[in-house]
Amino acid sequence: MKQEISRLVETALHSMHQQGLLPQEAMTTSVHIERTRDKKFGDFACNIALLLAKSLQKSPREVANDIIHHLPKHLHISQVDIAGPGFINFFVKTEGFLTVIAEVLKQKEQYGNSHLGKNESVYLEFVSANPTGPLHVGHGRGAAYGDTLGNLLASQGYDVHREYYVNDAGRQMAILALSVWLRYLELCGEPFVFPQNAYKGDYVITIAEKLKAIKQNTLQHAASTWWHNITPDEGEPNGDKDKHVDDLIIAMKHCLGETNYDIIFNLALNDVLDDIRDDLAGFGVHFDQWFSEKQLMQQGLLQQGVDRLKALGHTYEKEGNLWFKATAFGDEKDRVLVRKNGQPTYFASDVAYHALKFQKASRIIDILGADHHGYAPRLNAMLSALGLDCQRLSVQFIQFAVLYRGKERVQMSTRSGSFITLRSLREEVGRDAARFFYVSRRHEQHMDFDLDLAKSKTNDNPVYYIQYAHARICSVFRQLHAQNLIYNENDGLAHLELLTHEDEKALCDSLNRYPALLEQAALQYEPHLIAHFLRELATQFHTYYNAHQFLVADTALRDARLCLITAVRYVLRHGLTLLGVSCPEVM
RNA sequence: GCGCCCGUAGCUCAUUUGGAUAGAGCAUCGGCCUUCUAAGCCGAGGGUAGCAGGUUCGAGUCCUGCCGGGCGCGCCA
Repeated sequence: MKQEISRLVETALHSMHQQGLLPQEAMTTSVHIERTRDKKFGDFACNIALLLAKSLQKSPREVANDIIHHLPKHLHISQVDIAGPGFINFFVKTEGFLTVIAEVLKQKEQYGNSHLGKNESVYLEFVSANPTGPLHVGHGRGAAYGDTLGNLLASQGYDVHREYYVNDAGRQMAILALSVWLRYLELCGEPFVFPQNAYKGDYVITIAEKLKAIKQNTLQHAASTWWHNITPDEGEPNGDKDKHVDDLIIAMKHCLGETNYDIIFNLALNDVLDDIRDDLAGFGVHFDQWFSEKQLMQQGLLQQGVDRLKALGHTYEKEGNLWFKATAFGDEKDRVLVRKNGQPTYFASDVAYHALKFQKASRIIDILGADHHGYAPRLNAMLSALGLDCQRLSVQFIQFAVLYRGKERVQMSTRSGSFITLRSLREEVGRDAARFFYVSRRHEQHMDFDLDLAKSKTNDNPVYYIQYAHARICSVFRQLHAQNLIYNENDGLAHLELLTHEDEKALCDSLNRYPALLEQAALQYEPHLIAHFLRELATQFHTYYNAHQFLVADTALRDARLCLITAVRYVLRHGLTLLGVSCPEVM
C-alpha cells in the first residue's frame, strides 16, 4: 500500500512536470510516504509539498493542492486531504489492508523473511568472554543481542556465521590455572595465603576437587620447595598483587614442569568452557565456531599478521618492542605488537584474527562490551594499514546493565567471585523472560537491571503478554474443534470484506508493516524493534479478542476472522522465534 | 584533563532516523468474568524531553556550550 501511494505521488509529480508546473530539479526530490501517528490524519502521509515549497516559491499547502489534483484515482483510497502545514494525508479503505491476510497465509512461517541481504556473508562475533569463570548476567545482554541479531540477519537473507573468540592464550588463563592449583594444594592440606589477584570464585574449588580426584596428591608440593623469590602480595611491605601472581605462575611452571602445568591449564579451560557452552545452549544461543586464540598462534597466523604489517612498513622498533604506527591511521597513540620479551600483545592476535575474518566474509560485525569502545579506533587503524576497507567492519557496543537489588547497586567482579551468573538468572526467571528483557532495550542504551524485580515479579515481563496472545489464538482453535466446527480457509479468504471493524484494520496494518520493520531492524542492527512490534501486535490482538467473538454462527464471518487470527499467529511466532523465545500453545 | 555512550511521566523504556497534540509497561485510581483462557480488556490522572542557545516551514531527534551519570584513556584481556 505504501509503495502504491508512493507511485501515485510520483505519477502526479511527473504529469505536473510535463505540464510545466514543476522544474526538472524538483523531480530529484525523493517521495517519502510514512504512516501517520494519529488516525485522524488518515493512514499514510506525504511531506513532499513541504519539501518542494521553497524551490517553487509557493506555500506548501498550495503545492499540496496542485499535487492532489494530479493524483490518479486508486481503488482503495477513500479520501485525500491537505492538513497542517502542508501534509498530504491518504485515507485507505479497510479492503486495502485486508490483502495481507492472504499473503501471510500463503507464506506461512516464511512471512517476514526477505532476500534483502542477497546472501552476503556476515561474520558475527559475540560474547567472547574470557574463559576464566562462568558467564554472569552482564554477558547475557551481549548473548541475547548477538543471537537475535544473527537470527534477524539470517531471516533477511544474509549468510550468517556466528563465532565465539576464546581467549585461551593470555595471562588471565594462566592466573586461572594458578588459582586451581593453589586451591588443590589447599585441599591437600598445604597452608598459605591465597593471592588477592587470583580467582576466588567457588567454581575454582570445584575444578580443584576434580583435579584432586584425577591426580590424587601427585601434584602436591610443599611451599618450601617452590615458593622462592616471590614478590609479596598487596598489603605487605613492597607488595604488588600483579607481580605476586606473575611470580607465582613462573614458580608453578618451574615446579610442575610443562606437562603437569598443561594438565591443570587444560582441565580448567575445558571445565569453564564446557560450563559456558552449556549455559549458552540453555539460553538458546549456539555458535558455528569456537575460535581459539591459541590456535591462531600455533597455526602461525599471528606471526603472518605481524609480518604483513612489518612488510608494509607500518611498524618500527623502540626500546626492544615492535610497535605499530597506529597514529598514522587516525589512532591516538601507537600500539605495541610484540613485547621485548618476545610475547605478542592481545592487539597482535587481533590483527591476525581480523585479517582472517576479512578473508572469510564480506561483512564483519564485532559485538563488544561498552568498556571496549576505545578499541574501535585501533581496529580501524590496523585495517586501513592492511589495505582493508574498514567500512566492512561494524563494531556494536553493548552498554552495561547496571545491576540493582531493589535500590541497592550490586557490584560484580569475576576475580572476587561476587557476581550473579547467567545460569542462576536463567534458572530463576526462565530463558524466555530473560532473553526478552535483554533485547527489548536498544543495545546502546544504558540499562538498569533490578534483580529482585527480574526474579520475583516475573509476570510483569511483557513476554508473557505476547505469548498469551499466541496461546489464546491456539485456544480458539481448540474450542473450534471442541464445538465440532470446521475452519475453511478458502471460504474465509473469499469473505475478507466482512472484516470491517477498526480492530481488524489495525491488525492488518501491523501485519502489513512487519516485513519492512524487520528490514529496518536488520539494516540498523536493532532487534529491539521486533520486541516492541510484537508487544503492539499482541495489544491489538487482545483488544480485538475482548471486543469480538470469533466463533460466531455466521460461517463466512467466522472463517474470515479465523483467517485473520491465524495470520496474526504466524507473525507472532515468527517474531518470537527471532528473539529466541518459545511460543507456548497453552498457558 | 582528554575520548566514547547516555539523560524522555514516580520507576523501566519506546518514539517509524527531522514531522502534526511525545507514547507504552509497571505503580496509583475507577469500571468489565452465566459468552472463544481476566497472564486479559476499557477508562482516569501523571511531561518545561537535564539546562541554555543555534540551524528551518517544523527539533526529543541535527550543531555549540554548560550540568549530571556510566565507561575508557596499560607492553591487561
